[in-house]
Amino acid sequence: MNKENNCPLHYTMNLIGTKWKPLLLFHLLEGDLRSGVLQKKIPEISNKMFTQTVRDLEKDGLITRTIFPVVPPKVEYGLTSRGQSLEGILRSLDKWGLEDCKNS
Amino acid sequence: MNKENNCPLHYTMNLIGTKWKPLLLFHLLEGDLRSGVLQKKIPEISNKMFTQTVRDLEKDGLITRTIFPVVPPKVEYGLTSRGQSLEGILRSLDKWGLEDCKNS
DNA sequence: CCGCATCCTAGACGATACTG
DNA sequence: CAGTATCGTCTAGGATGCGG
Repeated sequence: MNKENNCPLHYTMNLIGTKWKPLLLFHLLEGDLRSGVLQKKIPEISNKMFTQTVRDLEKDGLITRTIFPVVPPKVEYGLTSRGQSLEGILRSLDKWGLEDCKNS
Repeated sequence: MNKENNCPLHYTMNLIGTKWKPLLLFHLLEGDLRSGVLQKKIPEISNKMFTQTVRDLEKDGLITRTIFPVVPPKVEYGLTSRGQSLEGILRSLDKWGLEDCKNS
């Protein structure tokens, strides 16, 4: 478990509970994506936050980052099995948001 | 839907994606709780954040706040139906954290 | 018992400009 | 095309103490 907290729920939130992480992961559920393509799926994200978030996710072992040594540069992102295991949560979050809108 | 964003997932995260909100909601799944009791379920939370978070949740219609006009003061919190509808998500987050710990 | 007010810090987030 | 660097803002969050 983690250091400061012994609650599984909190532990999960510490991993994916930021503004952009769930969104990035969600889009990768459909399959691996080039950096530019992934970023364009979320037009509102700044370049900085994209890179930073993606690096965090890689560090935590939720996504992979593959660099192709070609010109122009090519980088692809994909889910690890650990990242893939979040699918249920991500789809629940998406679905709930959808449902909730209809009722408000 | 919300203003700045047209993504359901993001919409949900905006509602419950803070440090303490999911935790508070999770504990209320078991039933209504007095303020002090609820707060003691999360020893690490500061008094300020407890009040602030609970007010946010009330404002968003996820929990109810009932004041009993007695001395000493008594306040109870409980889930609204909208809050209750988050149960699936909350339990998923908890369950995932539990599973993930075992594998790491 | 419950909550409010205040002061404070860390870091999340954004805009812009620049490199291989 | 992909990522870095820098600078700036804003808010989440914490510590402490007061008041009904």
